Amino acid sequence: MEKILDIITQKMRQAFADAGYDPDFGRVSVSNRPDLCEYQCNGALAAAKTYKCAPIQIAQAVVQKLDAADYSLVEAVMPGFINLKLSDRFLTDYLETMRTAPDFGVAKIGDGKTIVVDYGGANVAKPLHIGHLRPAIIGESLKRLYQYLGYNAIGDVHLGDWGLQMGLIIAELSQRQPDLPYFDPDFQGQYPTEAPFTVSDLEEIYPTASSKKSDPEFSHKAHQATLELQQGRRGYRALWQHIMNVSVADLKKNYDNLDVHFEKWLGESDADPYIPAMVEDLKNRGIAVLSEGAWVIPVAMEGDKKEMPPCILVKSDGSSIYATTDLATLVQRMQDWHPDKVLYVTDKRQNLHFEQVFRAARKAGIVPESTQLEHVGFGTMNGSDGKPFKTRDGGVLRLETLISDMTDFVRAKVVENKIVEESEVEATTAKIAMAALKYGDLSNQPTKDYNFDMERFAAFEGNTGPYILYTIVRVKSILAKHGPWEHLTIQAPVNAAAKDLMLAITKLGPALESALAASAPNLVCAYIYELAGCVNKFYHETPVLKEENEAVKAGNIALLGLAKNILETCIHILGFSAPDKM
RNA sequence: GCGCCAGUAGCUCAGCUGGAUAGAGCAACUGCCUUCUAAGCAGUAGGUCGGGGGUUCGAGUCCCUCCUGGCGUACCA
Repeated sequence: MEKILDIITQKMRQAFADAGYDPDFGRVSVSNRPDLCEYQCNGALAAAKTYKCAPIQIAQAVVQKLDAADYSLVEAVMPGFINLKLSDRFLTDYLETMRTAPDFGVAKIGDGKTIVVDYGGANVAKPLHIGHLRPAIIGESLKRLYQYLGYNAIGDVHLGDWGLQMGLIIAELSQRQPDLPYFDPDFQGQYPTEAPFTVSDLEEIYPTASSKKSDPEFSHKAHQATLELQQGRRGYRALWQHIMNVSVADLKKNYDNLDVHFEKWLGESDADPYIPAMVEDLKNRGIAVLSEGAWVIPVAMEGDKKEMPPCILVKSDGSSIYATTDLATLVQRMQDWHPDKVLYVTDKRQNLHFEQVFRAARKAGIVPESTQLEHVGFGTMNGSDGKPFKTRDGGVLRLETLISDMTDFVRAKVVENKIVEESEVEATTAKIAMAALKYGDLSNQPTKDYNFDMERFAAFEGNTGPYILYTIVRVKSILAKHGPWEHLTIQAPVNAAAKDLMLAITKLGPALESALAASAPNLVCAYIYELAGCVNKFYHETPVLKEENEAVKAGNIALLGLAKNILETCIHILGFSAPDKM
């Protein structure tokens, strides 16, 4: 359905035109002075310059042309603002339409479009750590947002399963257990079906290997192993498969715990088959050129303000690099899914990399102009000291640890509160902890660095996930006491708090659309925080169940029901859910 | 060096294409639970919007410049 702002703007434009002014001045915005009005138009101020007369005269002339039936207030005030308040009738009708329409009448702007969301950033053989929190939850919520707005959204975890990290592990294993058949180039038999390591082994092996990168001999060995793996050395492939099996099962479990789910579990290795033909083609067409021993795609363009290094396609040692797999992955995605957009959710430090890859993809014709490429570069999550997050002993904090710390913290409060049965403590705790963690992250602008502060996130006051959940729970409680309510219709607002709540509800569509346009889930958070505030105020000021006038009571119940449904829809987009009690 | 991002209340942050009195939360202080969950609501106090110029009727927002911090700057991802 049409957004309120669009409806009033259309009428305002007409009024400007009827008064003899350019309709483009008739842009209406949500008021920044809620004490004075609900919507405002500042067009008369801008028009004054063009028409060389006092803005108030223009405003007054325009106000004359507006249909007073739509508003409870229409006025021109000095120096030339046009202030509007919606009539109860208009608002009530609008809300009733929202209530009865599928998905609250939010426009499905993505109908018929496909988007690939590349997020997660998990690496095989490495446990998820605190640095994987943001890509997982930002990516998941963006994907859900796109889905809600009608897109066919494909989330792809794009595992790091093909780079130097694999070579490092193979090199480390070959030193630890050189007698394994995987390292015997002459071995012809069947490799064991059991992996020679467990997840926990891998979690120790990789960091050890990684720390030895500065040792030239080891480093060379790792690079060599990477190359041979990519070239198909049989033993290394078999070993690689073991690493994959052990690791992916563990990753899935961990992402499930976060309520993060990928449609596709493809990885860099899946792009590998596309590499030879792609590279050959780019060389033949002269897109890729030889430079300093490597095949590169020059991507510098006229007018670049900064130095733009070429996109490296084949390293001088003959192996591929992340740009290669990213390009090959685009080949695969275009071929298999024909997306209208590909969205990458990674650390913002990879900005330049994606700029290079995007340019190379365009230049090579891998991705047509009709397919958008976007990189959402998010900021770093730092410790409360503002420095990159470390454990007390200087190590990397595992995601599991973070989640269990948060869970313990929340459980204590749930137990103390004694509202839920003992049997429900764990389930309720899990929901609240997830809300605290995800809302705490998502309410920040993705691009900014922020400080992770357990105390603040898990605090149950203020702008937090638990506050949102609590709001929903209070409403659920009323609705449960009332009985069936889904059939009840919206009535005119009974007080100022009710009207504010109604106005907040109408802003759902605009909020979701701007969140999508800016790739900013924090806008969804900001919206529900405002909405929850309105619900709580209304709740506080309006005795709903005690209301004696049945029609009024039904209207209030319907209003609360609608608000609750919208809140639940929004937190689902953010990736968490509300308990029945807390 | 060059480039990108940031600097707003004691702390953590909003502030949408320039518009009326710069907003929240936390922390501090004050009210409101015999009334649908007080994890709530209402209120008080707290700001030379990093500094300095400029454009404009009007600048936290646009332009210039300087300061501070973070990050990036071809064979790691």
